[in-house]
Amino acid sequence: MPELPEVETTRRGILPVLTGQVVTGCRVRNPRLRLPVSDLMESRVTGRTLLDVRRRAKYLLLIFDPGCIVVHLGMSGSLRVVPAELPPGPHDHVDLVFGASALRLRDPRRFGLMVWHDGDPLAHPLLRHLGPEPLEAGFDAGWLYRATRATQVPIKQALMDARRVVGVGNIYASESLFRARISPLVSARTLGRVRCGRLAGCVRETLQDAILAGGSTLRDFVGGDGRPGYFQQQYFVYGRDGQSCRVCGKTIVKAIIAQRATFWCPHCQRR
DNA sequence: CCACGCTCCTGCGCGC
DNA sequence: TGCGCGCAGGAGCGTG
Repeated sequence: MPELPEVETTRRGILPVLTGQVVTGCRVRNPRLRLPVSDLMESRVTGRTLLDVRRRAKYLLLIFDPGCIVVHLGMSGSLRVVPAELPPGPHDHVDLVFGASALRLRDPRRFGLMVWHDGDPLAHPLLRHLGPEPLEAGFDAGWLYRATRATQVPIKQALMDARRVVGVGNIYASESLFRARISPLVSARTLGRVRCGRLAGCVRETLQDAILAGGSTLRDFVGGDGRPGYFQQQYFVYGRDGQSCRVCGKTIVKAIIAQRATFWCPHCQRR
């Protein structure tokens, strides 16, 4: 599942290749995504010039003149630039055609979406109520401290709530808490400003490192430039229950928090 | 407002 | 070796 680093890597793959190109057509083979791809997509987008590729949370925003396409890759989606005539695979649901190239949306599980939106993408109902970006200045000790005063939930769950900060998925929630040496079980509101600041910094570092690594390895993720998989990122805790902590050697444990698999080192991470 | 559980879907890995 | 079950995951949405 693409987490934020994979989405950002996709953005960086697509941006230099397709910006300034004109859409010559749109092929929708299967509109049945999380939100249906509109019948009107082709007529809206054809003839328009792609001006920019932006990202908000895990949404990719294809900016036109005016209007935009909002894309979410869900858990199994990928966007690749391919030759327009390359035969589609079974889960290649949409092609946005730019002359001899196509931006191809593949999504086996169809949890993703691709919708046309007139006007400002940030005004779209899916984006309007999102919290701060983890890699931008608004996400800091003060914000995280204030955003966690009125909740009862464990910090791991709070980190994954897009009203507090966007783009922290299940893998990087566990990884960020390990770096911050905070137990995922801690009630969010018991964290003081100092630990909030440390955690905000560790979220930023964790995501930034993953972006630098080109996104963590996904079984079915391929970057926007079509180059296949990335090297396996070394996780500190995610998926490592029963194995020894890379820092202290003690055993990594797993528990389900808010229906999500959660991994941590009980020795390194304190309550 | 808040918290929780459900839901969409497919591929994979494990146990028998 | 084959089958089928359960899990994984993002995030919106309905309910209490």
